[in-house]
Amino acid sequence: MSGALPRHSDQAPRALGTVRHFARHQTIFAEGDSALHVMLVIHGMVRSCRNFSDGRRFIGAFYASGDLFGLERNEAHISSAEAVCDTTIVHYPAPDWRAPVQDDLCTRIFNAMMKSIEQTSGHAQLLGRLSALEKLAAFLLECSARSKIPNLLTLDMPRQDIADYLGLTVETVSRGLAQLRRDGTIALLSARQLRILNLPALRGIND
Amino acid sequence: MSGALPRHSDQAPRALGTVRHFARHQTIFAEGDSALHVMLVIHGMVRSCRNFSDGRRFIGAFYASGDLFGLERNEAHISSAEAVCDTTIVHYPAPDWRAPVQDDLCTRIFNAMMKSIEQTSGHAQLLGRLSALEKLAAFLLECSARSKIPNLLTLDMPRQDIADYLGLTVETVSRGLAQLRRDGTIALLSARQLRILNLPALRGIND
DNA sequence: CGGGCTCTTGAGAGCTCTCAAAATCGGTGG
DNA sequence: CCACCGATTTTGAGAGCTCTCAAGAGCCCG
Repeated sequence: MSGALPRHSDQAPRALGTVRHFARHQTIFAEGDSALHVMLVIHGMVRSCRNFSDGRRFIGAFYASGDLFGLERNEAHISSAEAVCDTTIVHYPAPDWRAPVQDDLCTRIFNAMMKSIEQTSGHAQLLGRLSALEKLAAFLLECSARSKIPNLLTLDMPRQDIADYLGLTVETVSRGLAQLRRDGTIALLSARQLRILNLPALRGIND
Repeated sequence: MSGALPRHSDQAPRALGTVRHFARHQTIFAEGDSALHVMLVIHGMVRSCRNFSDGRRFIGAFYASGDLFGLERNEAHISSAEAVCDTTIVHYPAPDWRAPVQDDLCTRIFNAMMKSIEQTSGHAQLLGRLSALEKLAAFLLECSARSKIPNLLTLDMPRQDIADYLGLTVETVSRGLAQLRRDGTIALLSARQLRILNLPALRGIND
């Protein structure tokens, strides 16, 4: 771990970092930018957001004075950060996640937590911005990624669980699967087993 | 940090932990249970969920073979975990977050990440299970918690940002605020400033 | 005073939910 | 092996909520 954070950020948050100002609407970092810094809001407000190709936008969080943001597991930022109003932040060099000792306990748990943040954040985007059919497609692709046989899925959970995971009702889940079947995108071997017939089409549902 | 995780969990994940079996539908831990262990799924599937008083349920994640779960910032689990089907897990003693050195870099970042997980997870629940008015009420309470003057809110962001944060449209946000105003729950001093007139009522919208 | 942006309000369409019932599946006992 | 039972899943019809489209009102700034 090569980076450093101040030891007493409440008392002297600016001591070891660089102070920066951003005007209203200014971009602090964009999706894909390398994640070299961890940032602390001193004054103002920051929004963390993702823009989709179809014009939809998703805001994952607002950060106000005292909030830390910009931590990433990988080298690139997964979402952009923009100043909502005139904002002052301090940024510190980001810790290096590819730590010297690969099996270090710290690193191991860090990775589990980072993965959890990414997954939860992705789940929130799904819940906030997708239609029922889009949610279902995303869910099937998620299952597919876990499955050993790529195009053959076994759903361990009942429809009610899928519904509660996607923020839908059982009936809507069922209707969605029926529609995908009618479209020839999937084939239902049984209620809990299905085959993906047209992977590009399934992917295409969410662009 | 008093806990330990195996150094080579892929090769011998059971070495330093305790193996446990759970039958279908069995509860692994419930909301509020003390978070004493970190768990790794060996075989089967686990769902992490919250049950609401009105019968609604929210599933935050499914964990399959190889997934780690049960990490918590505080002493109590924030959601319950249940076996979707017959499942085998290994559990390890949880790291002690109230680490010996309070200002340890590791601990400092852990806390920021844990907070982020909790917030994102709460956001996902909001997006997945609440109606427009409930989302808006939750958002105002969130802002209120940040505000210095408890009942007087200044919204730094435009309606579009609120909409993109809550998974709604600008119009629905506007209509929601209008409804709260009609109900006498809030008063709009200007578009960006409002006063909470009836805090219990605002809280009551989400039980 | 004018122009652009933000916010509000209205009307209608569309999507998802609710309620209800039929169909299918899985397990159990005869 | 078959019949039965409960749980799960599917399907249908209608209601309700949120979105879309459109227009008007309010506000800031030049």
